Parts: sequence; C-alpha cells; structure tokens
Amino acid sequence: MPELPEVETTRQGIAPHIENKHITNITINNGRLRWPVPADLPELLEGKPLLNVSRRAKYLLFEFEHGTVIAHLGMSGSMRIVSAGTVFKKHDHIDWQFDNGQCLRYHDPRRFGCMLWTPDAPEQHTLIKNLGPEPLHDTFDGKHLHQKSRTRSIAVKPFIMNSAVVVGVGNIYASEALYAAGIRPTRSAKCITLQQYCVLAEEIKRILEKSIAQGGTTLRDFVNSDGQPGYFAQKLSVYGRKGETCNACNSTIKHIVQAQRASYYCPTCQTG
DNA sequence: ATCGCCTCCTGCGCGC
DNA sequence: TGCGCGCAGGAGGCGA
Repeated sequence: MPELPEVETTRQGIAPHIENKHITNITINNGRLRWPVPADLPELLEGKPLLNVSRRAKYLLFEFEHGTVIAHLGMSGSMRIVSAGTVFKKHDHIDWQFDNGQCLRYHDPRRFGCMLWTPDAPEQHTLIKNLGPEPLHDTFDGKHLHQKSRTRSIAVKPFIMNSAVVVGVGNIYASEALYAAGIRPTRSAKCITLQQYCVLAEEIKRILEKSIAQGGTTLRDFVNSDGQPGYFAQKLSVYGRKGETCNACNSTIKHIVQAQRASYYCPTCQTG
C-alpha cells in the first residue's frame, strides 16, 4: 500500500487522535516484523505522553520526551485508529492504547515493516541519517538531481528511487513522474540534462502533492471504516497500464523490469 | 563509491 | 473447485 502520499495520509489521519494523549497500554500481538519489535516497548511507553507524530521519508516518527519510535509500513503495512477493545484480526501486530479510549493499531500481512525505538535524536539513527532530501522540500530540485547524477551510470528510474538521492519516490510515482517529464526510464542518470531534471523534479513534486491531496479526501473514512485509502481511485497515466493506450498519443504502453521492479512508459511520449 | 542481485513474507489473480 | 505459479506499492544488505 504505502507510497509517500499514503504514509503522509496515515500521519495526518492518526495524529489528531493520539497527539498529547498518554499511552495506557501496549499490546504486542506479534512482534515479528522486519526486525523484532523491542520487547520492552510497553515498559518504555506506558504512562508516557505521545508528544508528536512526524514523518521523514516513509518513516513515521512518534516522539516521546525520552526517545522516538521509528515505524515503517513496508509494502503492506497500515495504521488505523480503532476503539479500545476491538478484537484483533489476522495480521494485526501491535496496539497502542491511549487514555482517551482510542487505540493505534499496526497491521502488516507481509511483515516488511518495522517498529523500532531509539533514545537518541531520530535524525542520527542509521535508517535515517543517510537519507536524501524530502521531495516536497525546497532543497529538492532539478539542480540537486543533476548534481547527484553526474557519476551515475544507473538508469534514471532506479536512480530517483534511491533514498540517498531523494526520498519518497516509490515504484508507482517513479514511472508516473518520468512519463510526465517525457523521460525514458532506461536512460542513464548521468545523461539527463539539467533542464530535464528541472522538469522531472517539478513533476515529482506535482504528482506527490496531488496524490497527498487526494489521500486527504479519504481521511474521514480512514478512521472509522475498513482503512482503505483512496489508492485505487487515483488516476494513473502509465503504471499498471501495460498494453493499454497512452492518453496523450494512443501509443501502446510498454512494460519492462528494472532492478526487479516493474516499469511502465510510453515509447512515443518518453524519448527524452 | 557504485551497481546488480537477493532477501524478508503473505495474499491475490491468473491460467490450466 | 483446486492447484501452482508469478507478481505485488519497500528497502537493507551483500559481494563484486
């Protein structure tokens, strides 16, 4: 499920229910995630107020006065607010119960996600410290991509998906942004011009912002229904459209595999 | 430093 | 209806 817009939608959906509330109880139903959930998480957090929920890349950061929980949703993870006492279903891993009767529930069938604790500043954590800029921040632009790519022979699509280059560009939006910028995903990163990277950076920002705004429209449902965000309602130009026709030129959308990930592009519109 | 490949895991849709 | 197969929105870690 989660690309950056889904993670941000999750953050916006859960934060108002749990920020500045005290944790009364933590239940680790199944702590086997990508890395084991620390067994002492209950004693670390019970009785403590959750100060803030923030986000860095696709990591959700739950800030307490004595440290931070770093959580990732992996490929299939989700977090929702449920009422205290809601029975666990399959793949519900962890509950944080708060003193207002709300409960933050972590669900992850494939268990590629994580929930870790650090007593230090989260930006110093090994998972965080080498990350590139946030795509929606002013420090990310075409100049940045151009400068980072000069020695890189790798194809531009896996290049922009590398979190050391820029965070939050997942497999779907990498294909979508390259389509919008008219750039072939197989083109070597160092061969893309500054001008092309400026267009690409702007398209990455535009697509992520639009997607976050759409996620926001499902925010109300997010809390009380089955937790399905508006992912599938989004209009995608190329992703998953192998064999279908390009909206702009009627050419047939191509599907290839790059770095073990599916890529989609229009052979006519993406010649840059 | 850079790159390609492998891995973790479950669920689903497809073809037979 | 059942089964086997391939594929899935992430990303750390490895060897070369």
